[in-house]
Amino acid sequence: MHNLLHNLNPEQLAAVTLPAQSALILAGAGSGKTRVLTTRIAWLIQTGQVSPAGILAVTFTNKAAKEMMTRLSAMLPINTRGMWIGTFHGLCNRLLRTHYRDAALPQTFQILDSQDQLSVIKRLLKANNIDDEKYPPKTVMYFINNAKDQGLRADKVEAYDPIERKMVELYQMYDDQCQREGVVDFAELLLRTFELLSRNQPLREHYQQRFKHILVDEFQDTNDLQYNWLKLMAGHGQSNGGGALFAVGDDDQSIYAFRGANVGNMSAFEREFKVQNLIKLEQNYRSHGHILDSANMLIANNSKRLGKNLRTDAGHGEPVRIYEASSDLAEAQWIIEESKSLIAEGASRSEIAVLYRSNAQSRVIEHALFSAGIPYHVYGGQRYFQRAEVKHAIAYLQLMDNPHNDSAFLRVVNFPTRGIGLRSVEALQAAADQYGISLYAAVPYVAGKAGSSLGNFVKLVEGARFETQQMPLPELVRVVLEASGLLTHYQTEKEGADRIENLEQMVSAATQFVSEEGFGQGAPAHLGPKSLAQAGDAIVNEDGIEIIDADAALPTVMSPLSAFLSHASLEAGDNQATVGQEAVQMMTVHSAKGLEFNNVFITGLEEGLFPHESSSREEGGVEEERRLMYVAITRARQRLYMCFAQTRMLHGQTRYNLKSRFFDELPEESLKWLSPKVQSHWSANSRKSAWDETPLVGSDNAIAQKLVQKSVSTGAGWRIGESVAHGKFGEGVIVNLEGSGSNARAQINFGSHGMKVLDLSIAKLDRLGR
DNA sequence: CGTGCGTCGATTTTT
DNA sequence: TCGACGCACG
Repeated sequence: MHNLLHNLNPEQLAAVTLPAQSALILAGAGSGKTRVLTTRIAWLIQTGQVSPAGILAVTFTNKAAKEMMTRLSAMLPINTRGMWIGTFHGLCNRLLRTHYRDAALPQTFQILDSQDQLSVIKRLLKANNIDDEKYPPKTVMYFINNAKDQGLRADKVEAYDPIERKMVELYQMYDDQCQREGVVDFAELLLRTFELLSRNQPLREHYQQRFKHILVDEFQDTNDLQYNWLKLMAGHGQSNGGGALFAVGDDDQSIYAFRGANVGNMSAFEREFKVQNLIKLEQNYRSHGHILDSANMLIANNSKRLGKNLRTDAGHGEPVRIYEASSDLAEAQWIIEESKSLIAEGASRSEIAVLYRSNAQSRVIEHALFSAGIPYHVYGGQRYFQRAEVKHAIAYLQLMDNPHNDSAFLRVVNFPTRGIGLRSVEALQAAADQYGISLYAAVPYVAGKAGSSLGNFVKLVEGARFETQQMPLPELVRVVLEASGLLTHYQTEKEGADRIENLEQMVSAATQFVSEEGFGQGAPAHLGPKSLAQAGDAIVNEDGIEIIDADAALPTVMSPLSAFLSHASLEAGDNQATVGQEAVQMMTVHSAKGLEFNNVFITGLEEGLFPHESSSREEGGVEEERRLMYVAITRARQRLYMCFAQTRMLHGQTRYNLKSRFFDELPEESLKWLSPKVQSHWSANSRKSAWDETPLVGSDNAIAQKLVQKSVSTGAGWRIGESVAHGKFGEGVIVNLEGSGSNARAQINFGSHGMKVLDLSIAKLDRLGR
């Protein structure tokens, strides 16, 4: 046990060894948060305070859950089975599978990913002749998910206008449709579990008593439903008490409000649980001083913080280097030059990260890296299980497991083509609507030639199911790839080689899944009829209560095939296996959260881009952007670079941006402004002294001076891209010039004051710089 | 039934 | 600018 607590600092130690009460751990970036979480679990078990089965640890991503598992296995000699460590969605899936009957779901319910969900909605709109201009599928989807994330069913959503009323109606229709098909979307997994436990007292109490300790990672990212889910699990407000909720999070790293996360949950938790144990982890083990000072000073500009300041024992380190480029191309070129010298100094390419606010920015940088022959890896590409060919194969498997999944049916009914055209499908849809049944079930009601081709398709699926009944999962997958005609189809396609490779990878994915998830290598992928009949819900009623806990029941209620399909929906897999290569890492700031690198570039630091222009329209938007910047800065261990460009091509138009306001919020003494290679637009603020400290390199300086003087002496010669100052609107950049003489007008971007068109003969403008 | 062209839109993302 | 998607044609 001493080993366990050996290298913890006093705050970490205090957090790890807290009593079994609700606790809030404010864990700054790089403060050893995961270590605290895992060590606490290990400590609780090792000191005999709880058995592994009494632990419930919740994360947002599979990656985080896996990481916790791995670290725990290394710490504890005992088996980690019995502990429930997983994502909200994964844990809900487990509960719903076990208690499917109580949850009013079919045993083989399937999980829709966002793509599937959107297609269900599109289908729904079409089937009901709803104008998708007035009700765009994406908007409807957002409306539905938003309601579910707040824990609201259609009958509880308040509608204030006809559009909203229709949305609510669509929400209800959507839920009905999903119920008919036996499918649930991501939000539904949570809401359904929440409702199940709310309404079923014995079941609820069973799990409340079981989970003595509930630990949550990234608590600042919880939405309302997730928080209520946790409250329910922890038995909040119940006299017989439930588990102790140990919440770990960082309000300064809350960057997911746009998807429903509510930082307010942190203070709500503190208040509602009467949290006595609030511990701040402020010792940072990641970054050098200048980097940390920058992060601290920047984030201090936010109001409504719980309050936290990172400190380090490491020295100041290198200053933060800042570069102003003339264009997005020049910015990319500079990144390449700096990367090259880092690599020359011995830096590993995978320890260089290029971060950007939005994906569109990656193009130019990728291009430059490519031209320079530097290997790179872009995060956030398409995931394995999202690829079209893989989704097709999955759809066949889904139909074998639950033929009423209409999305799966439509995806492959005519793929590869087998003469089932639009008219056949329309006829089928009509029959299905008429009887209120699934497409699959409606096949017998379609007559004629269409009916017979459809009949053959059904036979194909039934045949595959029958044939594979006794097979282990990987073998089943192989048979389905063949029987579906997918392999043959891609063999004839000229660019099908990659796709075939992806399809064949599915067999190994199945093999790996079967061995990792303990479904037994030899077990048939389907359950025999007997085990299906026996498999059951927890038997729960008021008096003779017998609970079948999920641990015991799961293998009997879920076949390897069902489990594999859940896995495919819940874990979309990595994007491309280029991991082995030593490559520069490129990603959005959002996806960099949780990662760290020796060298980090934060790019495109311009008003409108970062902070993003749409953030100024949202309440608290700029503060969220600032937190995003905080996340970006705190990714760096040793060297941090920031850059921005005077001109940038965006959506086919050249934009002239002011440099980001965030530069004004950084400590000057930690920064090193690098010499501009071209005429500067003299950064529209009081950064002059910093320029002076870093004298311009001889010749560049002279050229820059001349250029500026020239533009001044031209008098009327205002220039697009030039920075100006206005008495009322402050600093801005000239974006466009029109007219001439006394009619001359300039369109000027004044950043937070917006875009203005000013008459140059009237407006009083000063050139900035000199 | 597959291809080709025109329109439209365009932060951020996990499950 | 560029890509995804929907519709018209061969």
